[in-house]
Amino acid sequence: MSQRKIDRNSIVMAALAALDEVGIEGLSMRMLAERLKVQAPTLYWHFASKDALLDAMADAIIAPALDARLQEGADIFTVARAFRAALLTYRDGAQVFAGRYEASENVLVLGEWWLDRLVRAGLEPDKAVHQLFNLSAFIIGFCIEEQRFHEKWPEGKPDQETLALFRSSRFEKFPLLAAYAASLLSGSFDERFEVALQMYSQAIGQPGAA
Amino acid sequence: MSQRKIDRNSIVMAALAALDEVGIEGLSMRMLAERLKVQAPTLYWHFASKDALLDAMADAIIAPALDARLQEGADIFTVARAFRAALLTYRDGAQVFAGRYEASENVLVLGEWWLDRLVRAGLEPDKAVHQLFNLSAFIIGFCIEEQRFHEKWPEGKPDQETLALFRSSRFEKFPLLAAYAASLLSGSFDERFEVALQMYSQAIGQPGAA
DNA sequence: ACCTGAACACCGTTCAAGT
DNA sequence: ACCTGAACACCGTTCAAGT
Repeated sequence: MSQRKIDRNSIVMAALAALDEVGIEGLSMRMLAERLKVQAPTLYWHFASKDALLDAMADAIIAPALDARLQEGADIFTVARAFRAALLTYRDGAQVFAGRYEASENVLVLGEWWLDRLVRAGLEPDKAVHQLFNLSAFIIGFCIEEQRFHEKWPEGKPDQETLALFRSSRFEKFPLLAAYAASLLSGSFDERFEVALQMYSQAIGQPGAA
Repeated sequence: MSQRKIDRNSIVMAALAALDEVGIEGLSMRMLAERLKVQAPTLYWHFASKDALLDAMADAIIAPALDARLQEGADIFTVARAFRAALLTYRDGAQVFAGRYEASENVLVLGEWWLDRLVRAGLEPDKAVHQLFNLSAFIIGFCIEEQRFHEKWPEGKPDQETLALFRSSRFEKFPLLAAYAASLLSGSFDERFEVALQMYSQAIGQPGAA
C-alpha cells in the first residue's frame, strides 16, 4: 500500500510512451509527471536532469537490437538492421539516440560485439573503429531523415501540394529533381538502407581495397 | 534615419552568430531579439515561427558549399567535403540542418548538381536517388556525432576521467572497446570521413557491383 | 527514502495597439 | 509596413518542507 509510486524503469517506460505520442519537441518533464500521477520535482529524485532521462531512454530504445546478435548466422548487417528497427520503434527515436556519448550498458554490448565482428573480418584496429563509427553514424543519420520524412508526409505518399511544387516553374532550373520527384518522394527506405549495407559489406569484405 | 531596424537576412546572420555561441539548446527567440535590440514579437513579423527561422538558418549554413561545385575538377566528393565543412562551421550546425525537408534554394541547387553527377557516373535513376539520400544522410549523421563529440570533449583529447573509465573493471566485459579506447577517443574525424568517401567512390564507380 | 508546494528564471507565440 | 506591451500557456530545475 505504502509502496513507491514510481522508479527509474517505470519513468523510462512512460517517457517512451509519451515520446511516441507527442514527439521529442512535445516531451516535457511536467507532462510526464502528470502521466505518472506525480509532481514534476519528483522526477528529479530519480533522474538528475531531463538529459539524464534521455540517456536512459536512448539505452532502452536500442535494447531490442541486442537480441539480433544471438540469431544463428548473425553478422554485422543483421545487427545493423536490428539497430535501425530499434531506432524506428518510437517517434523521433533516432533523434533521442543521436549524439549521446553515454557509456550505457546496451551501447557497450552492441559496440563490443560489432567491433569483434569487424576485427574478425580482418580489419586493422584503426580501420575497424572508423567503420564502427561510420556505420553507426550512417544508421543514425538515415533514421533521423527517415523519421522526419514520415512526420512531414505521414501518408507515406507525397501530398498533392508537394507533387505540384515539383511540377511548378520553379523547378525548370532543376530538371533532374523534377524528373526524379516520384523516386525521391516514394522511394523505399528499406531498399535505400540495403543499398548502403551492400556498400559496407563490400568495403569490409575487401579491407585491402580501401 | 527612420529605416527598418532588421530584415530577414540580418535576423538569420544574428541567429547563426548566437547559435555558434550558445548552441541549439540555448538559442531562443527572446535572446535573439535582445541581441538585435528589438522586442521578441518583432521577429514574428519577419518569420512565421522559430522553425521557419531554423529553415532559413539551415539554408544559409550550406550556402558556402555551393562554391565547391565551381572548382576545377570538382566531383561528388569535393562537394561532400564542402558540405561537411559547411555543417561544421557553426556549433550544432548539423543538428540545425538535419531533418528539414525544406525545398530551399541552396538545397535544391546542391541536390540537382549532386544528382547530375550520379547520373553521369552511370547510375540508374532510382539508384542515383538512393545514393543521394544515403550520402547526405551519412554526412549529416557523421557531423552530428562529430560535433557532439567535440562538445563533450572540447579539448579534442579525451579527459582523464573517460580514459580511466575504459581501464575500469567494468570494461573487463568489453576487452576490444578497452583495447581500442585510444583509437575510439582520439581518432581523426577527417580520416574517418575519407574512409567513407572511399566506399562511396567504389560503389558509385562500379554501379553494376551493387 | 521518496514525494510535494512554491517559487525562480525562463520559453514560443498571439494580438491589440502604436507609428 | 514594421514594431511594441502585455499577456497566455507553457518550460527545466531548485529547495525547503513534508511523510
